[in-house]
Amino acid sequence: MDNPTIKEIARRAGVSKSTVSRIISGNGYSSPEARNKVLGLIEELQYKPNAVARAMVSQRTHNIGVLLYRRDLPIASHPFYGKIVDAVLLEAARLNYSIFVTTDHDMSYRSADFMIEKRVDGLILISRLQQNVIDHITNFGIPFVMVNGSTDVDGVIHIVNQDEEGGRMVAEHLTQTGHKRIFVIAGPQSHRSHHLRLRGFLTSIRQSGIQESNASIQSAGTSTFGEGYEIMRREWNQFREGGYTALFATNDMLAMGAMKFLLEQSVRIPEQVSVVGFDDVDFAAMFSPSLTTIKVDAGDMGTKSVHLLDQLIRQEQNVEHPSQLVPRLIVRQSTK
Amino acid sequence: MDNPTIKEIARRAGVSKSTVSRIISGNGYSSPEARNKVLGLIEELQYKPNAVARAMVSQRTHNIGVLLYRRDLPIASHPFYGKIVDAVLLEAARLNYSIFVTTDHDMSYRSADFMIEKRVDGLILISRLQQNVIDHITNFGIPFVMVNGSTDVDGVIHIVNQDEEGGRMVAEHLTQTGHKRIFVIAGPQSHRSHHLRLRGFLTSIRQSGIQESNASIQSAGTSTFGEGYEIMRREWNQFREGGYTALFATNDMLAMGAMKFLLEQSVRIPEQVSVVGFDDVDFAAMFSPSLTTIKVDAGDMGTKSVHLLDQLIRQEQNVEHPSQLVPRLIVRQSTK
DNA sequence: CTGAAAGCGCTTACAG
DNA sequence: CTGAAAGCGCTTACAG
Repeated sequence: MDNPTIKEIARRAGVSKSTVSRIISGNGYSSPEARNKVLGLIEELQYKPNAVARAMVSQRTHNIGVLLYRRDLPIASHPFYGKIVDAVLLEAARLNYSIFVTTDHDMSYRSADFMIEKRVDGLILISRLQQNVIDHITNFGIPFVMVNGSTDVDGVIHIVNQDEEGGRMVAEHLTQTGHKRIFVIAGPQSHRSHHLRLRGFLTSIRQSGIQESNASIQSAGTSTFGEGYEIMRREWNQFREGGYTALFATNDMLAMGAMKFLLEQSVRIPEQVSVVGFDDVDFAAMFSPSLTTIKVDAGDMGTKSVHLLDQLIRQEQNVEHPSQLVPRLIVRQSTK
Repeated sequence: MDNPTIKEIARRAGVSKSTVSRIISGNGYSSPEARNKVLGLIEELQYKPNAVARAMVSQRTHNIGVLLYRRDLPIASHPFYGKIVDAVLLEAARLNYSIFVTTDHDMSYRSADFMIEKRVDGLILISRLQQNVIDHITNFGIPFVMVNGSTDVDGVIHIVNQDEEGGRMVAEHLTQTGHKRIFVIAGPQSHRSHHLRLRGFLTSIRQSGIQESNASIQSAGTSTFGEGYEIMRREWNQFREGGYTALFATNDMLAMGAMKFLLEQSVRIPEQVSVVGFDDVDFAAMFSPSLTTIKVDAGDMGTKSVHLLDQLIRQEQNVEHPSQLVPRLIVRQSTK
């Protein structure tokens, strides 16, 4: 019933625990006879080494904690962050780490402390989180990388997208296709990415010689589908009477929410209104009409974060901060 | 830099490790003076108990492994399974467990063994998996529950939805709204849920006196959006010429894929064709038109699985197998 | 090539 | 109320 231990194997093989340990790890010498007997026993008794005991002596758990700060569900299944998590899971398995996924809506120390107590080898922090949590973690000297968040602290390994550049690409796409009056739904400006996307967009619009007054900017309190829908519903009269021919939302979910309301008003997309989002969540390609957007490579973010964290854990020298990920315009059915 | 240990606390407080341990755990007696000094030191030195060492002696890690068998991405971010994972994460935190999320496309022993070596207290197995993996896990006497999979093994705690009943509800909804010729996209029949949904649907259709020949059944090789789209594209002529007024797919993603193709052919939904899916993934309510579907309470599945597993882990007597979850018809814009 | 010993950081009887 | 000792399951020098 209970898993056999190294001690049981040793007893049955008539050797010492040390010998069994050496044979299992492949470190140090062992005679062929001892090896055969031990290996046979391991097979027969289905011996599984106890990773807890190993962690105890090696001071390494080979576990990584993923901390995802979100106020509400979905979390792991979030259309954007979920893709990061998936990539983290895959890359971690490849590098022989196990992943603790933890969520927290308090942005408190609680879950960070929990991971510290579990003695994870390192931490991946996803989404925005407060400075004091970063300080707290730094304080314990545990390696971590930050993904798609924002921080001013020097030396923090920090994987982000070139959001400002992406905003510029949206503006160019829309102005080049002849749009002059553009309606904008801007996600929470306290978020680094929403802020930069809007800024890049506006800068570029201005450079194209379009008056600021030709862009109506609506502030979204959250960055959800429901919020996009609501804003469009609320601003429907202004939108219709303003002669807007294009809509840009700083993420896909806001864009699709707004789009759904427009479709319900029988607005034809893209014939009457062009719509552009940001992120390229899976859903963007599925929506009808499919959504033109800026692709942020969430998978790459996840993969890189594990890779970098692994280097930090192994204390490699000169781990290079990755340059920011390059966004890409994906033109689909929602613009023309 | 390094985390202080109980030994360090003891040394500074001038007491023994035993005393410190007692004070921390609250088990056993301790003098107020000792308590004050120790607690002060813990605060001052930011002592965090080492969960690895604790697990070593208590033989309990307070970790749970979630095994998700999926051939392809998305995994954690899967529209349906992701919701289960989210609920698991939440409920686990509430019961003070940490969650290892693991994925595997091999359906091999590999990841199961990995979790066994990590000495998780229990396992949550999501989606279909092979009998031999179940046997393997059972063999180690580690508690587990299965979610939305299928097994014939007695005594396996097994959380599923009343899929056959759901299939019936779809048939009733469509026949009651006057549909006679129904096009069906049936997901992989090796999957318990797809199989039962189709069976329930067909049984009910027959009872309504509709000839089997009035239902065209297309087998889908996978259960994805892309597959739904492709099938509809391939069968477009048959669909159009067959005079079908309704479409039922055994899950939402297939339904929405098919729906997207129909919309691209300017088919008006629901005026010309009614569409029904199954699952109620978040996306179903967002699609335009929003999708009528059968709600499978993924959140409830996740919550229940943790709750049950916790009872197994704590070796509670007469843990009751939950009855199957009750599905619910949600009528949206895609049917009339 | 092998075994005895010490130790990783805790907890838990046990004796005082 | 407190401390010494043993032990959880391993690994790692060290001596032989």
